[in-house]
Amino acid sequence: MPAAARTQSHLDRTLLALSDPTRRRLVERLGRRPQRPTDLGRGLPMTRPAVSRHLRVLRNAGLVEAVPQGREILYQLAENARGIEEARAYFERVSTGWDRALAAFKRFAEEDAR
Amino acid sequence: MPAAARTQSHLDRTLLALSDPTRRRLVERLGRRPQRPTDLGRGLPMTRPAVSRHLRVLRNAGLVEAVPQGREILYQLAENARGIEEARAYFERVSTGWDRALAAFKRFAEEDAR
DNA sequence: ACGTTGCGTAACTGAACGGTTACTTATTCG
DNA sequence: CGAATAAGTAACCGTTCAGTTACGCAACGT
Repeated sequence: MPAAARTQSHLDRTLLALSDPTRRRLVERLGRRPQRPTDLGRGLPMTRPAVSRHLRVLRNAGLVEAVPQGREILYQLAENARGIEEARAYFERVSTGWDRALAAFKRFAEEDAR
Repeated sequence: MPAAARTQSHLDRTLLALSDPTRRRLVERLGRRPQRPTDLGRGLPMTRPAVSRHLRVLRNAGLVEAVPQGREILYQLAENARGIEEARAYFERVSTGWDRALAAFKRFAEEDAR
């Protein structure tokens, strides 16, 4: 069977979007103030269309929103960025679980070697 | 110029690795106990080589490690999973910064409309 | 009205991804 | 020794990704 229709969860899209340093940088810039695509791309080693598509990825992940202002478009951090909260919760859970799990295995291994 | 040699940061690799639900699931299973690739793949809708490559991605991200045991290989959560801690810190920072930024913009907008 | 500006999209390209089947290698066990 | 088992790798295929250049279009400014 040649590849099924991929449905992505909120978390999938968020992590994928932010796995790219360029997009993390865009988010960081938007954290300082809402900005136009042209300004956002300034200094980045790529053309404007490339920036435009990075912004689309962030939009599709629900992380940023575009506010048309006449002929310009202001991008800003999304009001309800659920993905961020989900990701934060996920890593919080994993991080705490990690050490507990490792400790448990180690205890088990020692017991085993005893 | 035909594409430079891409160097990925620790955070890049971690987020990319965990943006895939299958790999998150593998990590979750390893959180319960160390397991062999064959066991890890049980119930997943893919063949064993596919699982093998998912594990390689997780290994390259420094999230899991392989412990050869005779003819088998035990996979387990990595002892020093820096990526997890980095990701946790990142989302912690972003999450707190998010609301502050939004509030600041809103304040600014109101002031502007006044 | 018309040139300019800001932005997105289309079409193309090369690389990476995620899956498959077929194979190779190493270890265990009758 | 030789069959069976566990795991990784190789080669292949279709899709997605990240970049480019070229284009289209709406809104401003003179």
